[in-house]
Order: sequence, then structure tokens, then C-alpha cells
Amino acid sequence: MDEAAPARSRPYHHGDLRRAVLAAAAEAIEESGPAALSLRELARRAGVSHAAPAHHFGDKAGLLTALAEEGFDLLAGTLAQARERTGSLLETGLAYVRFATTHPAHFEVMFHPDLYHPDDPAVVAARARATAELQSAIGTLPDPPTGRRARVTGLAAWSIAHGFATLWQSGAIPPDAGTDPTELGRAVLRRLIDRD
Amino acid sequence: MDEAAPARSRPYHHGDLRRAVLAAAAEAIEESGPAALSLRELARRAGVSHAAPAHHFGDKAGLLTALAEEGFDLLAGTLAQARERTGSLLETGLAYVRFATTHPAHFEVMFHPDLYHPDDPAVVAARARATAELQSAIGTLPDPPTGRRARVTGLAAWSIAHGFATLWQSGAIPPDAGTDPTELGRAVLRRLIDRD
DNA sequence: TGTACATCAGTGAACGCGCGTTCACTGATGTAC
DNA sequence: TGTACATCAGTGAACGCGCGTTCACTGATGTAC
Repeated sequence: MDEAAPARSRPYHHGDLRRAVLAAAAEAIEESGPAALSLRELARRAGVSHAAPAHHFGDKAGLLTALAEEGFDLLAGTLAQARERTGSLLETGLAYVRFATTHPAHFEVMFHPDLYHPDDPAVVAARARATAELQSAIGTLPDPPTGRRARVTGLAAWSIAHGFATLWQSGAIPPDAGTDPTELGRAVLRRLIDRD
Repeated sequence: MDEAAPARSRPYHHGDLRRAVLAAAAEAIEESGPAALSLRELARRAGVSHAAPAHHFGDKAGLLTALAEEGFDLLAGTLAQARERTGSLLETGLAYVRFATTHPAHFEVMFHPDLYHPDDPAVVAARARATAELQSAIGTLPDPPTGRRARVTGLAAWSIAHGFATLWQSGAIPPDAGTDPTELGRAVLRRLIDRD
């Protein structure tokens, strides 16, 4: 993680401190959870003075709001891509699981609205995009349901994918059940979707 | 919340401080999440000096270990009762959902092992009891599976119940989907269990 | 192409605060005789 | 029934620490002319 030009001293302007702090936050949360997070620690990780992060995010909740927004955006993109590429609800559900395992900090924060400003317009919009994406994946089923039935089906798919991802992330699933979350997740989700 | 005998000053010995601190912790976590928890605040809530809680639990992780143990014990009891009374996997799953909504603080802590000492023997035993209870509920199915098939079925039921409970708790489910978690949960779980 | 100036990102010293931890103590309870 | 003593729950003063926040500042960048 050394600088490309080690002789040159740190420039006064970071260049992209906002992104750097967000990345540092995700890293720190992966290591010790959101409870231990402090703006001063993120400043240290980003190599800037301790007051710099507040310049961009105001306070911790502001920072986590930005992280949640980024997470919902990434998730919406991931789900859209999976649906377009495979046209399969099962595979879209697995993309959800994979998102949770590859972005554990974002995932953790996104679903703990007491950590951030859940009514922030940007995060509301990003969340709506992800939810719509998930719901529209129901349309890929062979005989797609409509109305209330469609909503319950969507909620069931969301629940099983979310539950499996959460349990996996928390280490609650005994390791002898499997070592690859996608593989085990496929077996689990198949109990609900594309049964044979 | 006044004392029964308000004239009498607080006795030197609390009498049941351990339970009082655990209850105060659950209350505080419901209000502001585990991140904001402090032993001094719990002492204030329990009406004792700030150093008293440490006397019983050592530190915050010790306290949350006790809370997780209590949670897994309560959950195991709830699941056992539901299974014995109804003999139904669906109803046992709904008991899981109901546990999460009635004990949100316990539920939150139990599945965040980075908050406590997950290898503590008491908590390991309590967790094993709850897991075994859940798995044995699979045996109530009309044509109960065995071996790996049984484990995947159990994991699927656990995932959908856990996912629904988690999403409900976090407020992620839009309120127009339903106002009673048991009712909506029944519709959702029925997509996996006891389909008609 | 050059100069002046506005804007803004980041600095660093200072502050007050709530926290966990320590420790000698005090008051209550239970048990031995 | 009474006394002595051990045990243990809870006290309260003291401490050092990392935190968020404030604020006058400095250095870099971009734009107007």
C-alpha cells in the first residue's frame, strides 16, 4: 500500500477524500463493526487530519448515510445485472447473497437505519431502486403472479435470500453445512424457487 | 415507576442487580442500538453507582454475552413450546418471528457475535439448544427428509423466518404490506412450508 | 499569457465530555459456635 | 438467642483516554479579466 512516489510528501489536497473516507469506513466496519467506528480513526486511515472527515460528512450519521446510499446503489446495479444476464429469480437471489458477502459493511449498515438518516432523499431513492429491482425479478418466473400474490412472493424470496445472507455473515451457519455461500445458498433458495 | 415505599431510601443492596442490569441493557438497546450502550448508562437506569455493573459482568462484552445467552435460552424455550403445542413447522417458524419482534434487543445481539464472547461455554450451549430445537421441528413435516436434505430444508426454513424477522425489525418492509408481523409472516412462510 | 481574487479543502491547537477502570471503603447478609 | 467474623454487593472519588466539535488558519485550485 506504499505511495507510487514515496519521496514526494503528502499533497495538501487529498484529491478524493470523500471516497477514501467511505472506503476506510467500510474497511473499519468489516474489522470491528459499526459500534467502534470513529471519525478520527477514519482520518488516520485516510492519512488526513482528524477534522477533515467532518468537512465532507458532518458527523458519523452523515457518513453512514452516504455509505448506505452507496450500498443500495451497488445492490440495485448488481441485481439488475443478474436479472438481465440470467433472467432467473434464483440467480438474482444468489446475486443478493453474493452482494452481502462481498460488501459486508455496506450490507450491515443498510439494514440498521438507526445508524444513519433513513429519510435522506438520496438514500430513500437508492433504496427504492433496489427494492423495485428485486420486485421486478419476480416477473422472470414462468407463470408470474400479480397483485398481492406477487408482493408476497417477492417478500418470500427477499426473506430467504436476506436471511441466508445474514446468517452466513454472522457465522451462525455451522461450517460443515458448506464452505461456499453461493453453492449452499443455491441449495437453500431452490427449496423456494425453481423446485424440481 | 415509583417505589412502593417512596419514603424509604434506596437500600444498600439492590437485591437482583444482575437481572436489573440485563433488563436495562435490553431497554437501552431497543432505544438506541448496541453501539450507544455504556455501562455507566445502565447503572443510571438501574439506580446504582456507576461501578456496580462491572462487578457482575466485568465489561460490556461480558454483559452482552449474558444477554445473548439469555436470548438463545428464551428462543429455545419458545420454539420447543410452539412445536409441542402445534406440531407444525410453519407455526414454529412464526414463533421464531414473534420472538424477534418481542425481544428485539436480544435478537439483535445474538446474531452479532462481534459484540460478545461467542465462545463462552454458556452461550455455546444455549445456541446449540436453540439450533437443535429448530432442526428437530423439521421432523414434524408430513414426510420428513433425512441427512443432507433435512439439513438444507432446516436451513431454508431458518433463513426465511430469520430473513422475514430481520427485515421486519429493521423497518425495511413497506407498511402497506401488512401491519401484523405474524399474519404477514404466515403468508410469506407458506410459500415455503405447507403450500396449498 | 499573466495577474488578482474568490472559493474551497484540509490543518492543527484547544476545549469539554462521557467513558472504562481502579481501589480503598462501607454497609448488609449469612454462617459458625 | 446472641455474638463474632467472613463474605460479598455496592460506593464514590480519582485517573487517564479518545472522542466530537470549534475556529482561525493555510495552501491549492479555478475563474474573471
